[in-house]
Formats: sequence, C-alpha cells, structure tokens
Amino acid sequence: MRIATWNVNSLPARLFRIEEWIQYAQPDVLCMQETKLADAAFPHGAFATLGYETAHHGDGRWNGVAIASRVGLAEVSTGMGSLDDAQGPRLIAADCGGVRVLSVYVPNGRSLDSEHYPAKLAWLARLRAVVEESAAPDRPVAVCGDFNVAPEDRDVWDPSKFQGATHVSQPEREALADLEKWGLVDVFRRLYDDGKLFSWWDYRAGSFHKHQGMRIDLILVTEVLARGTTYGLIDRNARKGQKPSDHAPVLIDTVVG
DNA sequence: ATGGTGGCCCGGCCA
Repeated sequence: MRIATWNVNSLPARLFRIEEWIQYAQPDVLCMQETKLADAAFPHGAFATLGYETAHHGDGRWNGVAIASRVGLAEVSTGMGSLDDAQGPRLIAADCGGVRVLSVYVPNGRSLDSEHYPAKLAWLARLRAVVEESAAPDRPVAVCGDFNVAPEDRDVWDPSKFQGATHVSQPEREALADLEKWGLVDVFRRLYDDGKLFSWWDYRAGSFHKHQGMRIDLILVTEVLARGTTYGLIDRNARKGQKPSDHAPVLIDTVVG
C-alpha cells in the first residue's frame, strides 16, 4: 500500500497539481492538509473520477484536512472537540484498506512568545490522547501530515538560523517524541539517514533552489507497518513547475500484514 | 535586504 501526505496550501489553487500527482504517483491513500475549504465546497467528484473516495474536515479560509483513498474509506472521524474549535479544523481519520489513517495539520505556533505556541504544544498532547483513545499500537496505524516540527537538527537546512524559533524548540520535539513513544515510527527517517531531506521550502528568497528547507511533513506508523515499509520518497518534483505548493508530498510503500 | 512570496480575497492575516 502506498500512503502519502501533502500539505497542498489551498486545494482549489492546487487541484490541477494534485490530479497530476495522483495520476503519476498512484497513491492508495493521500492525506492532505491546508485545503482552505468548507466541507460543502470540497470537489469530491474530481477525486471520484480518479477512483478515490474522499472525506474532508474544513470550514473555509484556513486549515482544513482531507483523506482520499482508493482502498476504502470507513469509520471517518473529524476534529478533537474544543481544541479543534479553537485551533481550526486540523484532524480527520478513517479506516483505509485495513489501516487507521489520520491526516493532521499541527498548528504553526508562530513564535515562542506567542499565545499560539502553548496552543501548539497542547494540540500535540491532545493528538497523542486521540491516538491513544482511538487506535492500538499493535495494529496498522499511520499518522500523516504537516507536524510543523522538525524532529532533529539535521531536518533543517541551517540549525543556527533557527535559534529561538518554533519548529525546532525542545518542547515541540518532546511533544512529538511523546506521541512516538505511544508506538509510532518516523519510518521515512528510519529508511533514509541523510540530512537535507526536506519537505517544505519557503516561497521567498529562492529557498527551494538554495536547498534551504525543513523536513516537517511526516508519516508516523506503528511498528507492524514500519516493518513492512520498503520505500519512501519526498517528491521534490512536485515542488517545481507551475503554481506549486510550498510543501512536497511524502510517500511510503508498505505491506499491511 | 526587518524584506522576500503566495493564498485567502481586496485589507491585512497567515504561513
């Protein structure tokens, strides 16, 4: 099974790139973030044409998450209660081909002195609670999305440029590590040990061409899926060309045993 | 270079 995640930075603006990517990458499950859509505006038909069922959780201008699947889409659940109300629609989950799949868009946090920073930490803690309540670590589970956290220093282009910034702070990394301690593996990192394997590059200042990015889009899987994972890719080609998202899609190939 | 770009949608906000 090919499982992918992509922060599309507006689904309407990116639909032609998403359709193109689905057709050549052939994911079985695609998690999307920052759809920037209300549920009523989601283009289910465009995905159905390509053979995918879709579920979406969004309210309009900001945030918004979705799952597209060609291996079944059942037991859809959305949001995380009052925290979701305060931080926007950022979580949707479904059973896809025997895997419990979560598409997550972790709050950015803005800056360490912002009120949005502790809200980000609280959201990550709540995500752990949701996973603990709704899934089992000995079952196939994939938590996919834009975590807005670079797990290690090698996941940013220059750690010295991130002194005092979000995405690299110890509390954020500990919150991510705490989620992983439940029983999730950053399987792309397990497969590929190199630095500079980034999934996001700022639109500004030619960051992509200068390889100045971060790896913040992650596919966290339970050990039963990690053991079956044979391949992973951050598709930098999707960050090139006409009207790209500022994120590249990330995918893994795994066997659901 | 205290900017830069791009999406929301037209005045700033958000990333």
